[in-house]
Amino acid sequence: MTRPSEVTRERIMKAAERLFAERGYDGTSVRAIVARARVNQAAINYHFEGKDGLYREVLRAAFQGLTEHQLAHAAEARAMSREEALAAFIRRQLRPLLARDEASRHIRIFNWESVRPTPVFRKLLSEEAAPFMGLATDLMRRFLPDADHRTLTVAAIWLLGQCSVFVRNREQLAGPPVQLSLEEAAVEWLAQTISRWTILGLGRAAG
Amino acid sequence: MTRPSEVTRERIMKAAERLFAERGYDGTSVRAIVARARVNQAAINYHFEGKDGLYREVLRAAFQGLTEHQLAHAAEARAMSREEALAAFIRRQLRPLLARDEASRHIRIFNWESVRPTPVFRKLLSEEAAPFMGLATDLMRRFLPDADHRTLTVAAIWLLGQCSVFVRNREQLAGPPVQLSLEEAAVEWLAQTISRWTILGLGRAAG
DNA sequence: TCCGTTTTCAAACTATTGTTTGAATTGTCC
DNA sequence: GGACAATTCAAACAATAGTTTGAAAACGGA
Repeated sequence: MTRPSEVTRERIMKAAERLFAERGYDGTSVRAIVARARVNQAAINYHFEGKDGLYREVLRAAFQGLTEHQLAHAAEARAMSREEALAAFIRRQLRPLLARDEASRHIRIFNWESVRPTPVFRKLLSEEAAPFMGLATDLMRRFLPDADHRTLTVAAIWLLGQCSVFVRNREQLAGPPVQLSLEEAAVEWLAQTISRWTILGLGRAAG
Repeated sequence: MTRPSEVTRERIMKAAERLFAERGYDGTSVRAIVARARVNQAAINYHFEGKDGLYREVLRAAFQGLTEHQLAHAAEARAMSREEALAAFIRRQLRPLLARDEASRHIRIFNWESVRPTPVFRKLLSEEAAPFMGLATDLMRRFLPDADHRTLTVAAIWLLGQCSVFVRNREQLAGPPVQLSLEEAAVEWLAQTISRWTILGLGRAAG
């Protein structure tokens, strides 16, 4: 593995991640990618054996980055009260509302996949979703200590849904008729509101 | 307007609705539509002035059907207790988990749009979303009588998010590792669980 | 039945897609 | 520096996309 080839490979990955996040797999052409990465057409086939291969790599990187991003906070979450930990989790999930950083793009890529999962994604999910879901269910267990496995799983999905609806529909919610503000203070208020409702909701639920 | 032309027009609409719901706008070719509708290639351009025009019609019909589907229950909802009304609303939102009927397809079409809204959809949404969102906010007002407009709007979106995450990810949730059952009893249990958590969550929230 | 309109049809057209090609260039190691 | 592999490049390829075309068929009112 030589150095210069790694450069173009990285440029392709970077450009592809942004475009896949913005327009999805079908909406992104290899010509758009190579134009953005400023590399040659054939580079994608040379380095990734085609668009599919490139997408698989982007997906893997996104999944890895996202789980690491959450696992990094798993330790400190255990030191918090369950309410603080939940609020922190929700705040992290709402992050794409504010930032257009890497983690936000990763979440957006998975949003695309949630509508019509590609085979690549399905495989990846069944293999690597466990640790991420485990974080959410662990969190739920602190509120529902007596709940069975099914209830905990549903609670974890329920929690994710409360956040993802805002992330997913960001563009629409920002415009009329909702006009949801996406400034830092407003998002913080949103995170706290969702946290409060969620905590209350789980408060006395027997499961 | 003669009769036979209406027939092919309706066949195209029906086939297009199913395919758009299943594969989205980009994933559906006009050739696939005409094959399913068993009409000629040029029929779409003749009757709808192109794929865009057809999609706009499908979208309008879907939106209209969906709001009517909810508005039809608005009257009886007012006769229920707020808890019953909420449970009924949630049960209705979870309907696509069980049925593959028309309403389910309409919801799926909007799921596609929520990732990358087409201009057609944006326009339609800003014009006709008000009554549907009004239903949800009215429901929330019964739990949060003192809340301001912003809080009510957020609460309505929050409510929708709790349901849509299950509908949207139906396929994935049905498989491993979650293995969520999609039988009638299981979905009913799911609806009741979500209802309970939501009611508790809003229970003492000051807004 | 006849005429004018509406509707259907097979075929071709243009644009864009992902991929392949083979030569030219660059880099690496002896 | 020279030989070999790795990489880049412009161009072309095959497949598919949405749309257009012009003739044929079906229809409806006289």
